[in-house]
Amino acid sequence: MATIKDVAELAGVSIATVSRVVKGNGNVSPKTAAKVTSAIKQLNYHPNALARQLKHQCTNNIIIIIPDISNTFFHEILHGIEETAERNDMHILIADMHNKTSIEEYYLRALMQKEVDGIISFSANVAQQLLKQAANDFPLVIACQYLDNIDIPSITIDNVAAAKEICNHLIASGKKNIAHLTALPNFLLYQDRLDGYTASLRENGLDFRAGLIRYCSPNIKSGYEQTLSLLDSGIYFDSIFAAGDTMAIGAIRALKERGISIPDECAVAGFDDIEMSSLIDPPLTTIRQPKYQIGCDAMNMLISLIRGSHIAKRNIVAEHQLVIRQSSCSVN
Amino acid sequence: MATIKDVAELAGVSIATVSRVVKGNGNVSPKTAAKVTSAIKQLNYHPNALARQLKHQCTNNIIIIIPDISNTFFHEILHGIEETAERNDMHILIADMHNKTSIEEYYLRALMQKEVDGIISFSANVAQQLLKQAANDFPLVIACQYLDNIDIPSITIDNVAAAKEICNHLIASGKKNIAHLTALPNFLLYQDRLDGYTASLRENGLDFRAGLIRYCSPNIKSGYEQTLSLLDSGIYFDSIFAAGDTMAIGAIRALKERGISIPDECAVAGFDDIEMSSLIDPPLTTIRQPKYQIGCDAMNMLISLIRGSHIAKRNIVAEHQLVIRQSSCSVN
DNA sequence: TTGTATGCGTTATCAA
DNA sequence: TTGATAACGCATACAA
Repeated sequence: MATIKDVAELAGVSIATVSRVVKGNGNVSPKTAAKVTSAIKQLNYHPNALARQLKHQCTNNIIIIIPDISNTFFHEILHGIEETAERNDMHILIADMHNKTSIEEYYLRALMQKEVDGIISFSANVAQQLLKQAANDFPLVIACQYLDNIDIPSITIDNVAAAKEICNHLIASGKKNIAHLTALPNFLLYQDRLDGYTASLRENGLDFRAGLIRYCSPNIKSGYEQTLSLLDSGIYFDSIFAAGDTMAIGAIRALKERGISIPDECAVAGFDDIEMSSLIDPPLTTIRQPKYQIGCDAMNMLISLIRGSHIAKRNIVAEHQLVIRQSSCSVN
Repeated sequence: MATIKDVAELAGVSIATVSRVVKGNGNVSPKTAAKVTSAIKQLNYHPNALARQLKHQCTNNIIIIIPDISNTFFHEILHGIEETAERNDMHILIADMHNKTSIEEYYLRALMQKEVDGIISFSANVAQQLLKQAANDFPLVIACQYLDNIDIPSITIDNVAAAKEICNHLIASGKKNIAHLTALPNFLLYQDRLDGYTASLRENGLDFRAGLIRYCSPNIKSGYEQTLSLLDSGIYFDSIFAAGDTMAIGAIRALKERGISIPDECAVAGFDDIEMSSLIDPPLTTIRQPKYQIGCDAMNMLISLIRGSHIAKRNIVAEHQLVIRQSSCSVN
């Protein structure tokens, strides 16, 4: 690999001059510029990005940590992030955890080692100590996820309120036995949705029954399996609130397979409003998150942190919306 | 930000010693090691990755360029890549082009500037000159995509043969008027699938009719729209071969909406076997690519390139498989 | 307009 | 076991 020194030698100039030509804006006479350019071509020279970044103390790269890239929930958010990044000359790289926390930890460390300028994480499943430490000294935004009692810049919807709202809707439709599919309780967001569920039951004078709660992995397959297991358990339920659309879609599949009519015998509600939810049969009632906007806001927040500008709100709460479709209402 | 120098100063040792304790394996007396460790804690020191990488001339990071991350076709491939990378202590970062070639170009440049150790690209939609130049001097693998007359390490299935096979299947099922949904012809892979389609017609003594070819973007929406437009055109067809499952799923939606029975009035076949294809109604006949294996092979190839080891085959052709489901056969 | 020289934060070689 | 010092490849302040 040719370096700036080789180019300088071949062109018969100093490395400073080469540097100026490469940058473009420098004051260089056309004649020497030509010599240098020719040498660059001849040697097939490419400036070393690491050296340049070390000098500049910034990379213009930012990393997005995604729990699972195959969850379509993140795709629209990514678009918001990408477009905002592009407007600010930052480059987005996605780190797919496929649900391994070791990966989150690795990139948090990369951030602290200045390998990238900032991180937006959609996970928060790593030692809180590490997260706090990273957020304290480096540009880090937690999105659609958060932690209690730690002041880290974040953006999320109000999961408790949203879950309560969708359960209230099921109850208003005449359902009194709502099963709940949720995921790993170490994510606070699932805890919140569970809290919204219990709050709704309580406010409507219904009893909480532990037998109606099932823990899944947040994907179609697991939602399907847990619903079957619920059906086999013999516990009666007339509706399912899944804490994620993927789980809800799995539930619908299981119900259809068993010949249970939706929503009459069993209504289904999800959470997130992923693309597939409006396409399946029956279309899924769910909570819509303003995904694109969340992406934009998260990225703008991160850019402010990187630039050291003042941040108006360190913890943004985005607006959600109840989307009612046929999986919960036959007349719609 | 504290540097190694600050730590050395505070601990009262040289930077060499600090470097040794940070690395861990060095020969350092327990006493000084303790002093250094304490200084590191006190200053909250993190070694600078860029400096280290500049020194080592490698980053252990590799970038995967994906045309569109919301295309589920790539997710299983990514798993293969990720797991192979992990076994080799490499770290995967995904660059989502969302179909903008400028992004592909940017990261190809990053590769040439040694910002990353290697790239696997699922696109090849940038100036061929640039691609050739990058592949010539740097570790680069093109996957599920390729270019004519350029010797770049690659892995792909035989798209012509696969397309021919699936069209033969439609014809064998009694269909004689196959419409074809394809995408941007600047991707050679769509050209290949079109070639397979025409070859199949020819070999079965059927005429090629330009009116039956429709160009889409490779997604559900566009497949849906082009199918509607085809239906409105009045041209008769009894089956659709889409060059991608997403387009095929859009086609199914359009047909169902118009009350056309699948497969009797119109059969549908896709390409890729994405997850959704087995879940929709009716399940989609398609070509399965060995996605996970492609990911593993691509990554192994890249690692060989990075390590400078010999590569047995520079152009791997992976095995495909025809998957027949109800969208093309009512009795199945 | 051009060149010299220093520093960015490491690692590693060589002496001590 | 430790320290001084030379790279790694580039950018830039300053001098010429």
